[in-house]
Amino acid sequence: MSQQPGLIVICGATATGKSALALELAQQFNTVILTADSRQVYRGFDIGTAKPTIAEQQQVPHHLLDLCDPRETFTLGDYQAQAQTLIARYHAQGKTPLLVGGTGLYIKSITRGLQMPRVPPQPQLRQQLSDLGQGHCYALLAQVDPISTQRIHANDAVRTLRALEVYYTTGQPLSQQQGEQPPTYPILQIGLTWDRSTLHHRIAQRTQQMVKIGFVEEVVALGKCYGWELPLLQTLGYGELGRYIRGEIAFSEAITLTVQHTRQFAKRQETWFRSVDDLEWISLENGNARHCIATKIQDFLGYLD
RNA sequence: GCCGGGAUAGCUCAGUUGGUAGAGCAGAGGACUGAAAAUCCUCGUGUCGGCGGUUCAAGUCCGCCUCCUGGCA
Repeated sequence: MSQQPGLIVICGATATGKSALALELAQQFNTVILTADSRQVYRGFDIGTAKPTIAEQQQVPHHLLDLCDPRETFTLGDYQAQAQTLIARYHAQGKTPLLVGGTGLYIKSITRGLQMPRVPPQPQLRQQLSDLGQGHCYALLAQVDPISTQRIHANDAVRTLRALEVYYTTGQPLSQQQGEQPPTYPILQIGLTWDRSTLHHRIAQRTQQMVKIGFVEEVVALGKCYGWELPLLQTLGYGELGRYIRGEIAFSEAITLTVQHTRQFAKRQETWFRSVDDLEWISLENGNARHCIATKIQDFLGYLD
């Protein structure tokens, strides 16, 4: 199709309609979809993560779905490695893949070529550090990696623990092992958006739809299979429905909470994507948005020739 | 009908011996490098139900009224 392949990113908040649009675009431009979703990588988490169906996956090749057992932890580093491998493979075929999803960090790890120390999470070390208390941990970090301390808020336990974990396993400060090595291929990044009120409506609708096609049954099965202590079962929607299934809250409350938490999540995603440079926003409130996007891609691919 | 308990931020409620109000949640904005659908930060003037009274000063005490809510009948 083009001499120099690139990457087309389709991102935006949850429930904007990224997947459906990407499916059409992939068919129109004869390419493939690489998803960028931190929950769709887990097997068995299908309906609640709005994972593309088998039928949809048969229409267009999808990658980076169902990579991991729910009892294991799939990390940013895992994602980056696999995604980069796939991109290279398709580039070798002359294809420009679609990178589609709502996990901003995962997308950034590709588009900016984030470099990070190769230190996998170590639960026992984290537990030990965590037992010291956040105040103590932050003070420790200030001693060994003051630059990270400037970037991490004193109350942010997750990042404090990570920075300490990296320091104690490598002997080097995390801040000295981070960097960016952006890819040399061209990237077109498109952000999809709706007015806030429309998005809220779509979230409510989609939540109802998920229940209709078996979300509750999916959560029941996962709870039975893995036990309710599984951290992943705290995921948006899964956690709320789990509480309903165990009789802790009413069904209507589980739905209300799920919708509310999904809205909050969507807001965080929008905040993230708003700060991305070179991202072209397309409002789907606009009737010919689809045509507009197709034209942008056309131009981008033409530019690649 | 009688005896209690309430009425304070969009919601749930705190308000110490009277000195013109504050938390959580919701909402808005922001941050974000191997847990990211996670984690964290910032932002709170509201006839303190109404009308009178006591007082230098009342959400806080007194009286009446309105509306909820328990119990007894």
